[in-house]
Amino acid sequence: MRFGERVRQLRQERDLTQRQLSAMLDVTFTYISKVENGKLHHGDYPSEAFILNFAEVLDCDSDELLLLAGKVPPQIRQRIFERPEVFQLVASLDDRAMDQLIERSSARPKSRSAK
Amino acid sequence: MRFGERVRQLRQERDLTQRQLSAMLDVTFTYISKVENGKLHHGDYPSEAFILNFAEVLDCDSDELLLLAGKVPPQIRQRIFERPEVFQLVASLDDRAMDQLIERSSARPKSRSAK
DNA sequence: CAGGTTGTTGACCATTCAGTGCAATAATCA
DNA sequence: TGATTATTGCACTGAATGGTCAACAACCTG
Repeated sequence: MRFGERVRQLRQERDLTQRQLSAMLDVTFTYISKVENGKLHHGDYPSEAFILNFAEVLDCDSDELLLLAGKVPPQIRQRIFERPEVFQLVASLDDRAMDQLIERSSARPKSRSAK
Repeated sequence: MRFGERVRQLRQERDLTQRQLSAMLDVTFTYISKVENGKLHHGDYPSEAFILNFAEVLDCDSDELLLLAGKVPPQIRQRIFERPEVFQLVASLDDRAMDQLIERSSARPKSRSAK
């Protein structure tokens, strides 16, 4: 699924026209159209600020949209700079090892509730 | 250690003047000076392209420099988009859990040699 | 202390980015 | 049919990015 398609989907699920949505986001409706159709000549995706605002206004998952737009979600980003070695390690894992990681953790209690 | 400090260190270890280095990197020496002193008025750090080139020319670790410059290293970046769930999970771990992750993997054989 | 080498700084400049504004056209629907 | 909605191209703008340039300062070294 492309970013623009997803945006359109989310908008239509809420029964909004591009014009209505554009008003909520404080951009022009032509811009929305271009976003949905991936026709932003220079760049390919709107800014992170736009996406975060969109997700908030439409109450949907910002990470999903950021990822579709080739942007690293802020929480991940932040943690990378706090513990780079961990992410370098994880990035070096092959898919199989990643699967195991997911596996193990879904069996176990969640972290990050405690400090 | 700040980015600029590290750049200066690496340069001096190689007994290069700012002018010599700037010639190798094809930028002006004044720019090198600003980088080392963290005086790049608007932005704070040079571009990713600059850093990658710097690391190659001076044969040093590009990831270290990218991280110091607040930029996500490309390998990590790429893998995030291939397996976002994994990185979302890892980012949600607390430091203790991250330590364990490192622990476990240093005990075990490395992945990512195989496909 | 002259003069070369090296480093620092403020002002400036070109390009890209993120979106606007508008006009013309197309599709949809009632 | 006509009204609403969406698409697209093109020119434009303001802000941020990624540097350069000219001038000056500080540091050797003879």
